[in-house]
Amino acid sequence: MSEAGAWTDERVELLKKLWNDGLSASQIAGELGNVTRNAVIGKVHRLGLSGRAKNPGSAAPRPRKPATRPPAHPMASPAAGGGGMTRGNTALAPQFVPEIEAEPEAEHVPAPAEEVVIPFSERVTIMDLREYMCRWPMGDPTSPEFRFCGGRSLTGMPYCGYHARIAYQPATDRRRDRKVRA
DNA sequence: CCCTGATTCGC
DNA sequence: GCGAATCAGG
Repeated sequence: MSEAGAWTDERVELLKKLWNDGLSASQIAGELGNVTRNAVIGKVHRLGLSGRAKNPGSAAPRPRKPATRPPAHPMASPAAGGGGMTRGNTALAPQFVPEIEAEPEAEHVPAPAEEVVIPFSERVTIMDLREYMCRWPMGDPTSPEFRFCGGRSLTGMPYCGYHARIAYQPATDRRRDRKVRA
């Protein structure tokens, strides 16, 4: 079977299309799935269609950037408080990217052993609220102690992953049959 | 605070 | 060739 993560013609084609469409590397990576934005960018560069936001006019001053790359990474830093997701400029591995043309098919995962802990400590007021912060109304809006979740809201989502799921409660579970694409 | 692309190096 | 790691900017 085709190895996930292998750049096949289809994937490269989609990559070029999305890139030409103006999609972001992370978006393309998420759409492709099993690939990080670095991989997408790397392939984009390799293909030679990079340099979209480049200025050919001026001689690109490329001073050798001594990218210090320590051979060994101690990586002794535990999960930094906040979010456990490694989303950012670092390597993100979206193993599952449900590209549903609607609400995410969130099943009723009981998760008995899974403790869904929300960083309530991150509760913030409208003053500390940021665009990338989860806006989840807590308490009464008439109360002076009215605060927001303040969690890390996903891109294009006003709520964090946890609250987003709640806000996006599937009206009807459409997990009927499994359509098998020919 | 987060996300963007660009670059370099190890595998 | 691919991907991760890193840099620099927005």
